Amino acid sequence: MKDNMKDNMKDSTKPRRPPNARDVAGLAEVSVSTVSLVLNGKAALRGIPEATIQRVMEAVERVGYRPNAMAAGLRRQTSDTIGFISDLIATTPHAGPMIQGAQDAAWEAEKILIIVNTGDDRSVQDRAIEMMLQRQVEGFVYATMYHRFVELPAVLREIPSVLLDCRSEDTTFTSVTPDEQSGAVAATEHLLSAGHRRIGYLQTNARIPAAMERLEGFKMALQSRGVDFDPHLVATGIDEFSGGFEAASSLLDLPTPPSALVCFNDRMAAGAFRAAHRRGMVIPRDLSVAGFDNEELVSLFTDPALTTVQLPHYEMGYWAVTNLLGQIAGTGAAGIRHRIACPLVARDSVGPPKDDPSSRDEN
Amino acid sequence: MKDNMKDNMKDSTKPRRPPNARDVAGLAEVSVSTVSLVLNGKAALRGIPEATIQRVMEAVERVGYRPNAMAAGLRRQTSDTIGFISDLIATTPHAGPMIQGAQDAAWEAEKILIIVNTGDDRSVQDRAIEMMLQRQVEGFVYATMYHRFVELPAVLREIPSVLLDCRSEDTTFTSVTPDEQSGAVAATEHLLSAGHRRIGYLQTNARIPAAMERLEGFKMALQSRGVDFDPHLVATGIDEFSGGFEAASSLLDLPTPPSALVCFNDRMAAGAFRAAHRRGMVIPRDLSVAGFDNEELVSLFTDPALTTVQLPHYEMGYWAVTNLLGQIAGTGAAGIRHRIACPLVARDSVGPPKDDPSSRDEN
DNA sequence: CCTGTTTACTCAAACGATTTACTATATCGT
DNA sequence: ACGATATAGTAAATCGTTTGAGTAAACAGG
Repeated sequence: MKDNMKDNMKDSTKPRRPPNARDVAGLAEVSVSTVSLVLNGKAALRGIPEATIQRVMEAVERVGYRPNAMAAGLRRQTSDTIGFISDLIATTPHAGPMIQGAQDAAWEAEKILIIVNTGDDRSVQDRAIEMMLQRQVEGFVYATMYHRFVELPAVLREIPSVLLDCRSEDTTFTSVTPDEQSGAVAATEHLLSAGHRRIGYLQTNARIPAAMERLEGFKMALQSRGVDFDPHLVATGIDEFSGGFEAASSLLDLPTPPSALVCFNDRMAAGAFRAAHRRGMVIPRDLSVAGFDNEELVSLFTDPALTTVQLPHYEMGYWAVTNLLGQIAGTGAAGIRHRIACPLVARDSVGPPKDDPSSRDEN
Repeated sequence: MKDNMKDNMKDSTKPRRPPNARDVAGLAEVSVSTVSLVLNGKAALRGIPEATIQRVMEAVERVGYRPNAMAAGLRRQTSDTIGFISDLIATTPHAGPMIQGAQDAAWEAEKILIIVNTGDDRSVQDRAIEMMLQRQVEGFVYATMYHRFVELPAVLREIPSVLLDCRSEDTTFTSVTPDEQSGAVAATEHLLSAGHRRIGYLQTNARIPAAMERLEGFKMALQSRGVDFDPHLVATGIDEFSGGFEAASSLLDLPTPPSALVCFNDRMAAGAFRAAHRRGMVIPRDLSVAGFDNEELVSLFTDPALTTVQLPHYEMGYWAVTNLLGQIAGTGAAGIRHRIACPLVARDSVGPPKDDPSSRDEN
């Protein structure tokens, strides 16, 4: 009676603490140790009979028990958490899949991601890293929205880290980036195979690895087919629609204009479309165009749809976390530089050159 | 000597445990209690002199101490973490700013976000929520990439939750959505002010709140200016470029076509551009067009640039977390339905009607 | 009956903080 | 000189798990 009253008092007064392992143990009439053992699948190893396991499971169900991950983590000295630092990915349209890839890889390993977008602000970044370390993240993914070189905060050296879509001078970091060069090779070869020999290149004026490597791929592809690279066919502008428009205009106004263009990115390619249209040219009849990035909207709005090269964002995100988990588990190596292929997405902006001298030779 | 040896052994054998409060206390020659007091700014209240505070801080610096958030959280029974469940936001281009807004609000309150993209998979969602609850999240933001009705898992009722860009039949949940209706009113009034009286509407065939509310706003704006709503001027299609193209085509082929179009979204508006161009019409001379969503790339590629209505993604994300934090702190109310205004972004796709009868009256 | 092994658990010490209650010394008013 | 008050701390309990070491009971073998 007295007990009963006390219980009732307790029930109504308590701020309703969520059930813990002790509650489960009480109900199942075992010790908390046993509960823990059962819940962690170590019951078999310790010779705990099926009947007891059942009792525990029922009790778990009955009280609605949910293990407290902080307590477990504290004891186990793990957090099952990885930190994802990015400059601006969440706000950048086509980089979102990186997060998805990272998340999927983490998910499969029962880890979760804590993501902070620093907006490229150093102090935010440093505080974010500090917060994550306090939360005992097991590793970092350091991601940028486009392939570039970064200066890394020194703390990243303390725990496993991988660079996603960026690189550092410090080669002890693992990094994963698009294989820009082979992507550009693919695009260029696609044009070469269509019969083009006089191919222009629309280059960005940004001094980033992507710029160098794509141009390099362009040159390599030409060379492998025995076509001379002509520097006059490279026009430079900002890597947006307007830059593409201007750069393409300058090439199309040449005495002998190119019959095809490889563009640093889709936006520039879209600018090239406009430049061609303004001159009464029809794509791909009068000009073939290949882009880079495979931005959904660009290919939706270019008419005909733009042939382009896809950046492997999802795959990079996935690879980054997979490698990171390897490092954390001690089974994977750090310091490797991984490149992921950029597949060509062939659509309708590429055709044979209008006056195709090679078609007589090669067809 | 023996001690020394043992210490050395320890030093070289130990897997290098990160420094904890005890280490700091030892160096500063105080108790761990004091260290905690100092680090939590409670030193003043407890009359701990400046000199001791200094000693502790120096020791913290010296050993590179970083408080373990899991241990603190366990003791304090808080995680300073909020869960962010979304269907597909990370992969949807224009919804990214929601995450940024949510993050910024969380950041200001020293909370961190754990984000999971469920890809609209129920089982992933349920597991994600379970994981988050185990990690003691203090509340949930449940977000969708476009404004729609959702069926919520029952567990969300257990702890504070807010719906971001979606709504539930259960009105005990706080929700924040775009004020679609007033956005459509703004766009329509913009056209009316330019002199248009015969305005078409390109509607999506998706049965979502955004569809109803935008159309409703369109009607309201007409009515408030005394213009009769003509159902024949509403054409329906899928909410993509192609749907816009087709729907606009059908309206433009009417015996007396509209002089302006309000479109469910920017993609349909872009389709309308193409339909107009195909008919030799020039925008905005022959047709004015207003969109909805303000997708960056669309406005970049439409020529002239598209006048549209912006969705307040960032603001919604920010508001959602702010309200959630209020609920968590017990100071904020739940169950409120908040709408955020959608500002008009006037660009160049709207002009006066070609043959403007009202310009004689009103100008 | 005694010893050794297996079975089926339990005990209690961690993990690393926070916080309440307590103590020891110094200072002050009377 | 005495009790009261302020000063400057500390000890120990606690949060909810995990886990290595331990143990009681049952059983087998001799």
